[in-house]
Amino acid sequence: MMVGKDQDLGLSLSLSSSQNHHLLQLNLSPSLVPSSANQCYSPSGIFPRTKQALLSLIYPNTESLRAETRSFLKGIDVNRLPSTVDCEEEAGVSSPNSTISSSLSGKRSEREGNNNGDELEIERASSHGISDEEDGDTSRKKLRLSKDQSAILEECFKEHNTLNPKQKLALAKQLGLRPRQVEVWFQNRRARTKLKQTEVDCEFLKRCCENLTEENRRLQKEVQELRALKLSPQFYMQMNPPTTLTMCPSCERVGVPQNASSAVDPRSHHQLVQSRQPRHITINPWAPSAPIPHRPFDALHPRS
DNA sequence: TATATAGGCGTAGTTACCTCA
DNA sequence: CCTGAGGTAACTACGCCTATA
Repeated sequence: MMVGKDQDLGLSLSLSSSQNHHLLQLNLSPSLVPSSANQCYSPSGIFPRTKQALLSLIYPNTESLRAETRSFLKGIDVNRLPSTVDCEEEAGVSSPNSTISSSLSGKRSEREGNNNGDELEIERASSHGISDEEDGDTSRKKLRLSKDQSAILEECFKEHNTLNPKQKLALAKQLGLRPRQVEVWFQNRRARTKLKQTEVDCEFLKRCCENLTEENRRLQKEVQELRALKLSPQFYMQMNPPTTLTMCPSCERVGVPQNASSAVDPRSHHQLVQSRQPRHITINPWAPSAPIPHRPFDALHPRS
């Protein structure tokens, strides 16, 4: 199945091309709006075994990466968890319920409100990468993901914009983050992607509207010109008499006679159809025209 | 088999913190 | 140094789906 996977704005929005006029795919990132929360999971095992392996994919020039990372990490890397957390991850303590901190929120807090408060404190403290004594107050410190962490997360997001628990754990371990942090990052990333996609779509529709307005204006003008011509006597002088067409009663195809006196003989057209008389149709150029076939988004392609 | 419930995960919206001009 | 704007990690509330009793 071709799911228009949205990667960094992966616009599956096929804008006009001269070849596929009518093919407007305003793909609103279906992958972002899963019909079911559980349908987005992709096959596991997407991540390189080591961060270095993955980073080497992202940054073929590993030396430049290291330099970049070094320069960036000159400051304090608040995201580096205390070793205890790594141990915790190693031991898989968080795996049974990777959403310990998420249990703080929403419905889960109602349902799982019996969480151990101490655990939560530890969770909070470790998530901030600071010691307990520094985190006496309940205010949340804003942590910043390092550049390489973000790069890895981005890379994984390109692969799959949702993670199954296994992938989440693996990635968290790889990055030295808590699964909850990875989860939140993916949530926020999806939200950002969707927001940008919405902006792009909005811009696109705005252009559609402008083009349609322009097309409408042009057609109105054309109508006016034709009306003016109709009123002009000279126009009648130049006009041919109303065209006489003959419609074949069998296939209902309309034939234009070579000259006015000889309409198409339906018998020569369809030997078998002899009982029905051809219908003559007088074309009135000023009669309301047949409905114009709908050309969706034709106005998107302004005539050059 | 139908139903209630719990749990997991998703999104939308918001808050709080950090960075930078 | 102060400040406002923008970016983003984290949180809250709620809906949907699935497994299970």
